Amino acid sequence: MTDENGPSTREKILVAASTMLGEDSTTRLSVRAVAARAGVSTGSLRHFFPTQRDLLDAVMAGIYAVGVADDPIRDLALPPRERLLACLQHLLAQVGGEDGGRSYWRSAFRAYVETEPSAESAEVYLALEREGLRRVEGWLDVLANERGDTRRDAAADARFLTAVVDGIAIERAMPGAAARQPGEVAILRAAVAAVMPDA
Amino acid sequence: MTDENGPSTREKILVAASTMLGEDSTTRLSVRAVAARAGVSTGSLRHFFPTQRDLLDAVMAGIYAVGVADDPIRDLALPPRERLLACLQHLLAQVGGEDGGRSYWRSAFRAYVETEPSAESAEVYLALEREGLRRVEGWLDVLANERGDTRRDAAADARFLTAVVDGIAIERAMPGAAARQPGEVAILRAAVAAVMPDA
DNA sequence: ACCTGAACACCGTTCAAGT
DNA sequence: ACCTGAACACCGTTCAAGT
Repeated sequence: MTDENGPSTREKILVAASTMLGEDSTTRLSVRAVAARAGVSTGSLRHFFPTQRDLLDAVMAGIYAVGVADDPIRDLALPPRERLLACLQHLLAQVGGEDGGRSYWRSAFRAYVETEPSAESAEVYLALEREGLRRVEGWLDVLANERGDTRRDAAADARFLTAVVDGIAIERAMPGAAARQPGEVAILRAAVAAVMPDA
Repeated sequence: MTDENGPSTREKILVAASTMLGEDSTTRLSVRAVAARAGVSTGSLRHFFPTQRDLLDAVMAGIYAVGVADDPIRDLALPPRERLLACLQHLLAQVGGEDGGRSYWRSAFRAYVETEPSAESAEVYLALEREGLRRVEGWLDVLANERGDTRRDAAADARFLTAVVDGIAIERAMPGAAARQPGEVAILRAAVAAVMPDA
């Protein structure tokens, strides 16, 4: 419909905010700074995002939407346990990346913990959680099908593995992460072994 | 020396800040609010705590110092696994208490993740981490000594269990915690079983 | 050394006013 | 409906001035 028009004001604001976060994940994204970067007035920003939380929620949703790469579950010529380990490391890399996941947790914390999250904001998190559990269950199913094995509770195992990954991820954001890093693999191996007791 | 004097200005400020946090863990502890509550000027507050982070660090250190209750590792007539489980739940209750640990993580996040922590602030965290690992190792040693058992790597097991507890704790602070709560015990049992494979 | 309070440059939100 | 910019009540920090 409105095809030859440039980006809408709403889009300009979101692009500006995301760009600023990309340039410096430490920025506080103030109304005036974002509005100036987007080339709109503060009032206009407030028209589309009535509160600062609404703006951050929208930015968060955009960030989470990208970057779910494909699984290393099938294409590896590794023993089953090693493949699950690789997948978990892959998952961990997304949530606790280069800067030790500090930028990830900064965003997540602001959106969900600092103040009571809005209903839709909570919905975003829960959707992401379901998606993550579904992926882990998928890995467990693949491995269970390869060996026609005794049926384990894949949902429970997925919750367990997710808790371990979350634990390592939040520890990465805390002081002394570098010193803990060498021990991470051992933790993941223990978790994998707990879920795959045989071979 | 200064025995009959009332609390020092520094102490008045810390008491005021802690009290305010106790009354409402959601408060932002602004300079003016704390200073007014303590009955001192903002300038005076700044004299003892040159930056807001310095104030929060001092308050945090005070909060963490309290409330490490005694272990349920010995006094229970329960099987070993159940006792370790009880201890982990005990640990979890400290870090993810009534409000799902939101107030705990709020404080921890502000102190360690939101901005680069100061050297002494990081030291506080690392000391607390060592203390926690030492406790978990202590539990494992107690249980290992009861049965004269094959020597496991207690340090590695403690790191593993701590990661699981941290994972559950941070998930408690996220949306949908109530729905996840019934599954927590299963996760802890899986972790306990991984560390105590026999009986 | 300890303490005061004004001043500065910010912040999020509200709102009358324009188109 | 969309947009503006001033105004309000905050915020953390700085600093000349007092004792």
